Amino acid sequence: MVQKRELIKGNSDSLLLCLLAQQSMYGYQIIKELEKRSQGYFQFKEGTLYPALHRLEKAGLILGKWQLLSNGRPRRYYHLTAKGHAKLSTERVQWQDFINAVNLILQPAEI
Amino acid sequence: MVQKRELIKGNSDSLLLCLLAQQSMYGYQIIKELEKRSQGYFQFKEGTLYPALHRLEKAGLILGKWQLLSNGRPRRYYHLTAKGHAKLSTERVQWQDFINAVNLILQPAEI
DNA sequence: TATTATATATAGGATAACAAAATATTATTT
DNA sequence: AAATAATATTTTGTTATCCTATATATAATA
Repeated sequence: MVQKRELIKGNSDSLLLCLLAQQSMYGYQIIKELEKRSQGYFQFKEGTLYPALHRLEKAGLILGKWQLLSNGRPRRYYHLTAKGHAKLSTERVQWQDFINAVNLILQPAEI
Repeated sequence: MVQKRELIKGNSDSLLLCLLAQQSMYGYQIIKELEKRSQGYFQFKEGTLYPALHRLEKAGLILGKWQLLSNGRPRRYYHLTAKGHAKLSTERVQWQDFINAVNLILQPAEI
């Protein structure tokens, strides 16, 4: 699978919202889940993920809550807000529209 | 059609290479063609297109040649180089891989 | 005459991705 | 016991690229 980093730009927020819509997760878990579910394609860096989470939280799309593990170690679990759910619906449509538009260029319809 | 500007990031070069692979074009024509072929979705701004063309030319992927119209007005026509053709092939594969990876997240397989 | 369409170029600002390092705890290996 | 790897979050600095806006200039149209 050939990777191209630039393609992720503008899509990472949608991916995060989608993951958190299915299940509350913490940062490190998100990185591992994205890698696993995409069969190794997505390998989010810390410098990408954590600022993105803070951005989404600031925008009110997700909400993070510290939770203490039994060993005393803290984790920050994020879950989607109602606003986040609404945003995700919009982004799914936008993603499909975008793919359609790109495909019109990359694979022009032949007669 | 709902637009989301960030999605274009990292994809504009592929679109340009693809267009020029089919036909040599000049900047203004490219803007109009992208809009037409994508049914209005892509509306490249000058500040996006011309720097992109210069970037691609500097990278040896396209080559521009000034042509004087009968009215004395100059236009810069770009065509794809051999290196550009090779790059386009790679980018087509990368684009498909990327879509597949995103879809694995956005539309997880149900049993 | 004024506006719109055609045609290219570039400066400046914003966003977001990456690399890398800092910090700290737990688990595993040597 | 010591070293390393894995877990977990944060932040700083760099880079790329997309947009806004402006500048310039000619041709066509109202």
